[in-house]
Amino acid sequence: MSSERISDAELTIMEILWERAPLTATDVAARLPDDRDWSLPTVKTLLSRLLTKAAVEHRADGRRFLYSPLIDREDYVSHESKRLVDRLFGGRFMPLVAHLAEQEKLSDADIAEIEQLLREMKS
Amino acid sequence: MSSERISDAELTIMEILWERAPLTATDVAARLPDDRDWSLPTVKTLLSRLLTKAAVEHRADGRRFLYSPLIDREDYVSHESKRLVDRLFGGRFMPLVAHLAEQEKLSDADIAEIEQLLREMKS
DNA sequence: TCGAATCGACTACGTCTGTAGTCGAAGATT
DNA sequence: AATCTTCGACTACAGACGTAGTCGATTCGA
Repeated sequence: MSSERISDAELTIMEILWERAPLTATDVAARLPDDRDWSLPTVKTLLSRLLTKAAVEHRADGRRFLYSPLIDREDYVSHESKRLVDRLFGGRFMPLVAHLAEQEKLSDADIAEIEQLLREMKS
Repeated sequence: MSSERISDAELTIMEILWERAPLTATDVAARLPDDRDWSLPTVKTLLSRLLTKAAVEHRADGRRFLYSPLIDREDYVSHESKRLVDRLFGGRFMPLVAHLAEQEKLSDADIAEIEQLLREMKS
């Protein structure tokens, strides 16, 4: 349920842990994407903030910690998607699709895929 | 182009100005949604921050200012949608739509509406 | 065994955000 | 003219965020 917001920088850490866990702080630092070249202290700060937010947990392994995500990526993605839809589209799904349609961000293949999805949902 | 981020509280102000502009600070305060019952100073602070972010402009009207949005709601919505999609869906829109479709309980009417929209897009 | 590397804890600090107060100037009221 | 009201400008301040440094303890390598 932990509804503390996860910041951009913290999300970078979560993505690493979602891809592979458990990891030590040093491991996490080693897996940072190229455009996020943070110092080890920075990574540790972010991990400890995620700990207090109950987004990750750690388990002692000798004298260091192994970190694992506590929240599910799916849940987080749902939450953030819903937040966007609420903030910008009055909570309705349709206007988002309409918006994407107007922006022509959907290829014909995308459209076909959505149609397929909708067909499945109807039954 | 002004790519300064607009915060949640600032967005509340923008929504009011998008609905109707130009407005004075007092007018804006009067139109706050019920769940955002801010003092007038708060509204003025937010307006002045939006000014420095070049998200709104003001024009003197006697001794007060009339505020108007400088950025388009459509542009903002696109920008934020893209941001979410980049952050969470690897830049692809389709997974977002699919995800929301799965989460939402779409009524048959909703589905029909979307299908209609998609049909129009294809041609 | 003794120094070097490493670990987590704690501290730091500038910026942004949410929220609001104070104040001097200008206009309105009596 | 004296006072009340209203306006924008400036100031405040706590919490979140991005980013990093210091330090005492531990362990590893020589």
